[in-house]
Amino acid sequence: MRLSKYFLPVSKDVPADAAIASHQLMLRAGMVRQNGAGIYSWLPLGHRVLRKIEQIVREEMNRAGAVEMLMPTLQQADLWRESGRYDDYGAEMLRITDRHERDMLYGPTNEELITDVFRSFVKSYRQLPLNLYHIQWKFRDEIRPRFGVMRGREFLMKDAYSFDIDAEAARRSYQKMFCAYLNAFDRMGLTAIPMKADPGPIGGDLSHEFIILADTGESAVFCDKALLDIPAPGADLDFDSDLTAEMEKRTQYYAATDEKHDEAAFEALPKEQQVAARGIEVGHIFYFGTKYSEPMNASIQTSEGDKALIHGGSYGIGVSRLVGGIIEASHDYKGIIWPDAVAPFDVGLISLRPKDDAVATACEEAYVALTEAGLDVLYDERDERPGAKFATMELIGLPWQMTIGPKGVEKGVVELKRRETGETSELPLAEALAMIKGGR
RNA sequence: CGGAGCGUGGCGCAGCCUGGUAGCGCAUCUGGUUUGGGACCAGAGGGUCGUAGGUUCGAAUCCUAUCGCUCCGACCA
Repeated sequence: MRLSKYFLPVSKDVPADAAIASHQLMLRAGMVRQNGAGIYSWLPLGHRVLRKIEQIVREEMNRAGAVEMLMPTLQQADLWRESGRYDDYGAEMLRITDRHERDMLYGPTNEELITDVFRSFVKSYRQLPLNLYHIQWKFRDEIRPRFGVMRGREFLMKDAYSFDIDAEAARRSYQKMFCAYLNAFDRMGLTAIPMKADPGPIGGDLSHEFIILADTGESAVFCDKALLDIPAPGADLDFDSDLTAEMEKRTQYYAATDEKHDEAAFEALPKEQQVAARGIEVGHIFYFGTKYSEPMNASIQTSEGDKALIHGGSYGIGVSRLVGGIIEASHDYKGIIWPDAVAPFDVGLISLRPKDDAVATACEEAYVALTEAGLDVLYDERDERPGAKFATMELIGLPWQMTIGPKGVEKGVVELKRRETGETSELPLAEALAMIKGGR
């Protein structure tokens, strides 16, 4: 992509309304435009990141055996009356009346809808286990939206729903999601710590929030330092195997948000193992048993021919929140530092002298070579001052920056800089390309 | 919803107290000089001062209402 043909409205000024780094940087880097309290337009650069994160989530869900579909944003109130939540949900649910005076709502979540789909088609235990998910916009009429996209009213969420014959089978479904989440966050360059969460009316130990540490996180969190160093299960995890051990690798250590915090248990840890920090919730999974299948009569036939209510779980990842969350976890005074996997472009290519024919030729050559190597390149060929170009590239935080100027052309080299470390080297184009490919 | 604050060119702000018909920086446009870290000179365009009433000869400024946004608290991916 040539910057002169792209839409990247960056700004030097820090917007007055943005209180935290990620929000400021997203506005300055031209990623989003606020259209109302907690409502945002995703500009091209922000949209790219959103899609990258979405794709990682999708791939990891699929790997764990979940099946993608898409449910509507608007729902009929009647389904919610069946589950009893139409009255329970409260003011956070945006209620709408259509032209025929029918009660509608903008979906804050989809348990009712998916349960309705499930009960219409699934009749036998043979069709289980089943995990259906979608990645769709949600609306929750937050009392106080804040922190940019991290607490917006409209947000993109991946929500998955598992259906099982009994509690034991549901536990296995839960474990799959637990591991899939670790892999997904790991691919985004995040260390997400599963923390015990309020299990709701069912009880038990099957509810976890996935928390990333960041100074501006909304809640105080406490955990054992060991949790920061456990590697993710990885792509070769067999999701059909028993995942209990994989889960217990983490759950054996202390980890809790402030609501669930047990000061005594935490203090029992060696001092150097205690981590007290702030965290951002980027995912939440829970098992809720027959909470929806009972009122909505979602049952299947067992192998004995009996009718049994299905046991459900739901699993959410805040896709749009992650954009802000990743920036909170990875930025410096110059701007964003994207982890490779979610960066909007892989390389920023800077021409120091667009009007110099030799430089222009070398840049075009590099642009073609990088693009043909399968890299997303943002090519700044505008006739601007170098300082401004560098500042823009550092602000938007691409993993690699390739700079080509008269001196380099003379020597037959390009300058390659890693955003994360600031490490710079001068080397021939082919070697630079190899370094980028190797570093991903 | 309780508390605090803010709405003035695209962005950041001053002016308001003490009414007299709008200004600064950045950005934008034109011309020129520049170009290895956010340039300089000269010129130009752009604002019904959130909206609606009211007071006044006269309102960005005073009064009332209303809408919007931000921050602190109770709730949440």
